[in-house]
Amino acid sequence: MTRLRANQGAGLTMAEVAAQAGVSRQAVYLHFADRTALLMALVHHVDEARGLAAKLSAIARAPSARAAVAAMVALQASDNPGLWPVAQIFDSLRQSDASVDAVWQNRLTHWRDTCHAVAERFQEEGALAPHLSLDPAADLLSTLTSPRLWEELVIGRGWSAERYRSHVTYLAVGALTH
Amino acid sequence: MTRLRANQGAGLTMAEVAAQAGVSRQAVYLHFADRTALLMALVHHVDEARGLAAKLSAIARAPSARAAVAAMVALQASDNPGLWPVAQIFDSLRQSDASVDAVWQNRLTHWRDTCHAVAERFQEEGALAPHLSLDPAADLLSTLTSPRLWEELVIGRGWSAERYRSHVTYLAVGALTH
DNA sequence: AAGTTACTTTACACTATGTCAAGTCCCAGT
DNA sequence: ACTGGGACTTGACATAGTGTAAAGTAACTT
Repeated sequence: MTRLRANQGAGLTMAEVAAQAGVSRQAVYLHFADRTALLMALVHHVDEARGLAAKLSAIARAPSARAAVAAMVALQASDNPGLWPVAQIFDSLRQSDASVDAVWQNRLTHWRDTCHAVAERFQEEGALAPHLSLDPAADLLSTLTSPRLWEELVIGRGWSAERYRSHVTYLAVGALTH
Repeated sequence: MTRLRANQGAGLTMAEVAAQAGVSRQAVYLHFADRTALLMALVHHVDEARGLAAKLSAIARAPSARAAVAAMVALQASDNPGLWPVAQIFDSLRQSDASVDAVWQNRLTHWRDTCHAVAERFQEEGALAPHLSLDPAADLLSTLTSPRLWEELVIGRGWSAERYRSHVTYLAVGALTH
């Protein structure tokens, strides 16, 4: 199978995908049951290509809770520029396609679990803000480190990766510790 | 013209809109040039119906910067449940329709201006965090009070309006002052 | 009575998704 | 060398949604 390239993210049609892959429109349906299956395969592929699993385990092995947050934000800052076009398509398809939504939710859940583990480390270090319990802390952390917040600041407001990294790290650490 | 009702937000088709309005599909095109125009009118209508302008001026008249932030977060908490279905449609159409995007950007800009004014009040009160200048502060505030962040916590994580209100107010004030 | 307005029904063109069927090309196994 | 299967092709078709066009109707206005 020929390698796929993500287009600008807007109107990704099956015909376009086929053309980009240098193949007939029908050939695409020989590999993927439908558009949804294609998108799911794309996300899976992108994750593998970026070694997401390794990066997540690096977060788990960070020397401190603060360092873990810094690593999480840094991961967003480095990966989102390439991931964002795909995420765009997903986020819009999610509403009309239950299986896309399922994949999306699965990814979110995974990220939230990582956040929960980090919140636990704050608690173990006695640094968790007194007004926060674990679940709300994990929710806040996952929201502050979400691709959407990255998008709003970097794409929407033109922040540099470095400005995003430093401000959001500071913000997230502050949110969990004060 | 018969009153429109927003549907579940997913596949809002012109035929559905017409049916809900008790009118033929073609009649819709007598009032709105196309789907985009209909959506833009819908947003405008919803804004008016909710008295958005009045609420924004109330934020401007808040007794302190902190109170203004509290009012902004409270506005999100109270209005978003009704606004969200419309926002959903907009957010997904934005990618494929430049004029929807224009309306969307316009709204964002307006909100950002409000945030900028609040950031200035923090500065006047001498409460703005030393590492923040006005623009980044306004960007952070607008991001933390965005419908998306509300959605992630309230819709995505099941937070109550009250939990959202108190945590996010605390978070936003903290982000701007420490 | 005549015209305007707000619709109606019917029909069409266009685009995208997904299905179906028949045929081509090439490569591997026997 | 023959045969079968895999990967692809072209072409046709059904379906759903958007948007345009045309002709007709019913009610309200002047």
